[in-house]
Amino acid sequence: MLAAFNEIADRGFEGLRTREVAAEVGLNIATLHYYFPTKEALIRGVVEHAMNRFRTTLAPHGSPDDQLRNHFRAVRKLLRDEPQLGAVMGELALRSARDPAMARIMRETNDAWHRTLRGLLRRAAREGHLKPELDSDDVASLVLATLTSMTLPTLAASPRIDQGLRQLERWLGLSSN
Amino acid sequence: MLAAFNEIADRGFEGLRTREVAAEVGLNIATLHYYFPTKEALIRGVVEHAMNRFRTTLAPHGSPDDQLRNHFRAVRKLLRDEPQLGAVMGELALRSARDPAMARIMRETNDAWHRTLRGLLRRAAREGHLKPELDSDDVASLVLATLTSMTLPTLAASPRIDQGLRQLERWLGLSSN
Amino acid sequence: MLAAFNEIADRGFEGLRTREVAAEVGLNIATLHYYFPTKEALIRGVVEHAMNRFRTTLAPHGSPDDQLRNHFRAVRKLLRDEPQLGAVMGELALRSARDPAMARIMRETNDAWHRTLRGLLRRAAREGHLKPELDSDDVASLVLATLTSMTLPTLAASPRIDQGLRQLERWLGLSSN
Amino acid sequence: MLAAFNEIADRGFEGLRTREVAAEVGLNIATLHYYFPTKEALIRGVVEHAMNRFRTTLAPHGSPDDQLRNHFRAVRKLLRDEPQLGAVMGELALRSARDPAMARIMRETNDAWHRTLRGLLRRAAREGHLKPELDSDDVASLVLATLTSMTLPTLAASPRIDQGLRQLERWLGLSSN
DNA sequence: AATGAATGAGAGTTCATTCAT
DNA sequence: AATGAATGAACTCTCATTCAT
Repeated sequence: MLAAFNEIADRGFEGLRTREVAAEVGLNIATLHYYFPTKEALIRGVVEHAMNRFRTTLAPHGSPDDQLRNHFRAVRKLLRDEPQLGAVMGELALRSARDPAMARIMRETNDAWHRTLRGLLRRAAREGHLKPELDSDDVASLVLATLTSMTLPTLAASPRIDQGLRQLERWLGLSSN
Repeated sequence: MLAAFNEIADRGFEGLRTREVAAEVGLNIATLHYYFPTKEALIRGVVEHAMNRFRTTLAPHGSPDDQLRNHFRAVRKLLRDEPQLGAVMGELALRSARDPAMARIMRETNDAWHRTLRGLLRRAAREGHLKPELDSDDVASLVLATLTSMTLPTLAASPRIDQGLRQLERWLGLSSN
Repeated sequence: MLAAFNEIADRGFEGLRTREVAAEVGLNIATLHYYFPTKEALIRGVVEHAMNRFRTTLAPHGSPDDQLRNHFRAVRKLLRDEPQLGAVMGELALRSARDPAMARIMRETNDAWHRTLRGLLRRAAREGHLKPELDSDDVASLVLATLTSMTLPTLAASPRIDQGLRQLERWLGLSSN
Repeated sequence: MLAAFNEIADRGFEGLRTREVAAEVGLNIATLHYYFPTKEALIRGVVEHAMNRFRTTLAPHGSPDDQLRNHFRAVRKLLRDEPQLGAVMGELALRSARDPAMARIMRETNDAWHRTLRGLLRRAAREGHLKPELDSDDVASLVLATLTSMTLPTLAASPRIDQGLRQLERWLGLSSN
């Protein structure tokens, strides 16, 4: 399943070949089918893994004050250290346009993420670490959009992504640190 | 070529079948090959079309003052009216991770877009329509990221994209209209 | 037709493409079909040409005495100057195994050739230029086989073909000159 | 592989169809591809088989005296009993004109054959079974050419080939038997 | 739990031929 | 006499899946 994950990251859904996956882990294709009856089942496994990886790593933790800042950093770090995860998330996002099940998963993940961000923004505002006039709902959306865009290889590779994030932090009043 | 474009939008590169494309326009596959010798050639045609469509529609024009606002609106409108273009751009973005030629095209397009945005921001600031303390380079990057994220169906479909854009306009001081 | 001839010589029947032939003479394929309704018709044209070329060039002429020697030289020269003719003859010979029409043509050509050789041998023997104890029929067959083998690229390219011919001339008592 | 061999013999390289080969042995084309990944691989298999068949059958063995005579007979017998082998060898010979790998194989085979013939001729001469004044190198070449020409269906089918061989034996002084 | 072998369905591509002009 | 466009049929090759062991 990890092999399939890497394969999707490297070649996209377009280039995912069960034989390749099996070979990568030294298994016979028939044996792979023993564990994942169909290609779709294998993909489901990959999706689960990717989502898990994404959620657990990005769940904000640590001291309540600079959770927001930390969260930003965590996203950057994750996509930098594991660019494959970004690639796979991008593939899944595109897939969700034509796969209702996938769409549901993505929507739920995004909703949860949005709620988390909004909560953080609200608490930060309440504790005076953030400009109070901001509508936390709208800002959360903007932040979400910005972070999501990092998924795309076109932007992820360019240094501009850092500029964008910096500006975002500046506007939020987080850049002091 | 338009048929191929739609096919990619609907099924992704993964699901692009020359036979399907040919059938859609009532042509024999051999005839399709008469015009596009290989599948790759057909894809190149689609890329050219998509890029053209993207660039021409988004090239800001009109009165100098609210070009920026108009540009935002144009992007929103384009992706709303032609969701396929968004889907295809997403596919191309993902492809650029494994196709150097594609990467070059995307990079150039993004660079041009970034320059355009930065120029607009600068002029707007000079004419007093924008907060002057902003670094136009960074802001342009943030705007680019936000607009790019709209490409992804996950976000494009949700109403949150509007919230994000609105917040962006507010920060820029453009929300008066 | 000459283009087709060269094409067969270069790529064999296996690699003969009407489009290629048409392109070589700057014609549209449809135009080629105007003159040669089918590929088979084109091939028939090539066969006719090749056979003609073979027969006319090899028809012994000159002084009656050393016609035989001259004939040997002519074959060598022909295959050296126009290796394509050898290649095409080889292709035709192979084709004759599965194409009765082709087989007939080859048989007739060979028969005529054999008669010619036998006639030459007889006259040479009568005039004392050849060992008289030889059976002209058998010798003609051997000569024919040797000369035919030169058609094959495997042998045609090697210098051994000359050794073989030389030995043949020696046995015939022709090597004095 | 044997099926492919026969197919080439019957229809030439020109008419070799993987589907046909698969059907002939009751296999799915995919299964054929399981064993021979490409058509070229299948052809290589056929070449190997043909060459092996040729070499092993023609390797002279038995008592040292009439090996030469036996060798002649073996060639005749082989081509008479297995005309397919002749056809395939002819195809290979033609192919060698445009396929360097094939050319190498043919050259090596011919060289080995020539060496064998020359060795036999020398020993035969030494033992007094052959006219001593003959240049074994040249004679070997002539013999090789004659035997090779038998490959071609045009000659193989005609009774003249026997005349040629007989004459050759006579000249060599082998016709006693 | 594992595998070599087999397969149906389909992919992109090629090619001689034909059609309309 | 010539051509661009079109096509049916066929080709090699691929791939997820299944079968027998």
